[in-house]
Formats: sequence, structure tokens, C-alpha cells
Amino acid sequence: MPSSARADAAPRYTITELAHEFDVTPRAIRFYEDMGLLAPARDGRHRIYAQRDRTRLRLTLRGKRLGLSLQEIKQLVDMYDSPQDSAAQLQAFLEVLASHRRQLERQREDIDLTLAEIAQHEARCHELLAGARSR
Amino acid sequence: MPSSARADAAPRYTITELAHEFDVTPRAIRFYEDMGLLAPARDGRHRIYAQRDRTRLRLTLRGKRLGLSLQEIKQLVDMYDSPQDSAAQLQAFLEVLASHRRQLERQREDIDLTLAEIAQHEARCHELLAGARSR
DNA sequence: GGTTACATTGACGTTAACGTCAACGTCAAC
DNA sequence: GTTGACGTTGACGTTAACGTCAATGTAACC
Repeated sequence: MPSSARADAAPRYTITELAHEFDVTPRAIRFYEDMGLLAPARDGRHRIYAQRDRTRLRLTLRGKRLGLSLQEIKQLVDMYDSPQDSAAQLQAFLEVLASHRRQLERQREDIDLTLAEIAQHEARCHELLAGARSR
Repeated sequence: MPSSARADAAPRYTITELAHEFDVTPRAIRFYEDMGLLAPARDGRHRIYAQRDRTRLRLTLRGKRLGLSLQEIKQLVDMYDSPQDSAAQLQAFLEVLASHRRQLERQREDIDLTLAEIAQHEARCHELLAGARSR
């Protein structure tokens, strides 16, 4: 739980709290800030993370697990965050979304293929083990 | 088609043929060889790729799209390739497979989450565009 | 008021995955 | 016989994503 949690207050986190929660180092979190992915408030020099920052960090790490670069993640998170107004901007946003979706769908195909192969290998292993036991 | 293809011959590929087919550079393919992922035959100094090398390259690139490092890919492809004999080896193989499967399943969760969010964003965009047109 | 624990900035180091020459070989084509 | 087109081996450069100090601040506890 956040260190300064109060029932009626917005949750606030220190950098090590977030680091523990998401299993990354404070150094990594500061690096994401340098890259423009986070912009926490400050108490003097100390960083204070609100819910919004926590969400962006979560999205960042999810993007990483999907193999995206921090730059790609920044583009996406920035677009998600900032309200698009003009029709042209909306169209551009839609194109980015579509391209991102195609990439994810391809990735899911890759995953399904690999999972099927893993299942085959597992079955073969179990056969071999069973054969060895019965001999 | 392979340059030296004959109806009765095993297919053989040059490095640039493979590079074009999989849309990577010859440099990358040589690098994968340095990393132990490929081991093509030689005609003098020239590399000659058989079907087996092509398969390993395909698996390598699929692994990359899933965000695996070349080292991780090598571990997997090597295990897939080399026949495990002892029961202990089979058990170890099964554990690697299970761990890999868990990672892939988590990735698929991430993908599904992201695809759902993308769908939401797309819907919102279309609403906004429709609203703008009707005004 | 001194230590302990956590925080900050800044600088440099490191690893992975190639890119980019450079210098050379070779085989077919002209 | 020389000119491309493709291939080879080094060797060095580069980018991304942090790790790893070092020097310093500061807040709380004893």
C-alpha cells in the first residue's frame, strides 16, 4: 500500500514503492522519465507518483513484454493520453491503431504456432518417458 | 526459387536468397551464424543453406517477433533439434517447455488486453468523427 | 546531533544486435 | 582481361536500455 495513503486522499507512491510493485529498479523508472514516458510530480526534488503515472508505467511494461521499444511505447501512450481534436488527427490516430493491431494479430499467430509446437514436443517427451518406464 | 534448384535435388539457397525471402540483411544472417543459430554447409568459402537452415532461420525470426533474445532462441532451437535421451534430460526439457509456455500465455493475455483497448479507442474515434460530420 | 535509510543528479560502463566500411576473392560476361 | 555482381572475413561504429558508481541531500529516528 502507498506510504502516504489516507482514506480520502488520492494515492501517492514513491519511486521504490513503484519499483517493488512492478519488479523493476528505480533506475529504470527514472530512465523511462528521461525518455518522456513518465512525468511525476515533485515534492522538492523528490518524485511523487500518482495513479496516472502508475498506469503509464503499467502500460510501458506491458509494451516491453510485447517487444515494443520505448519510443514506440511513448508514441502509443502519448496518443492514448492526449485528446485528438481535428478530424485529420483522428484519422492519423486510427491508422496508428490499425497498424498496431495488425502487429499484435501477427504476434498472436506466432504465439499460437509456437504453443502448438510446444504441445507436440511435450507429447513426444511424455511418450518417450512412458516408453522408458515400461521397459 | 532456389538458384540451383533441380527437380530431384534437395533445395539449396544462397545467403542473399534467404535474405530476400525473409527480409533481413545478409549481415544479420551471418551474425546469427556467429551466435550459433545457423551452421550452413560450405562450397569453398561460400555458405550454402539447406532446408534445415531455412527452418532454423524462420524459427529465429519468429522468436525475435515474440521479443526473445538470440540466446533464448538458441536454447530453444537447440533443444528442439537435438534428441533428448536420458529421462533427466527429458524432464529438464519439459520444464523449459513449460516455462516458455507460461511466458507465451502471459504474452497472449497482454495482447488480448491491448487489442481490447485498441478496439475501445477505435470506437471512440469513430464516434468523434461521426459527431463532427453531423454538426 | 549523528547515524541510518532512502532520494537525487551526473557520469561513465555494458550488453545485444546488428550496420558499415575496407580489403580481398571469384566467377561469368563482355 | 577487366568489369561487375556477389561473397568472404575482419574490424570498428552505433543504438537501446539500462547498470553502476560517486557525490550529495534530507528526513526520521535514537
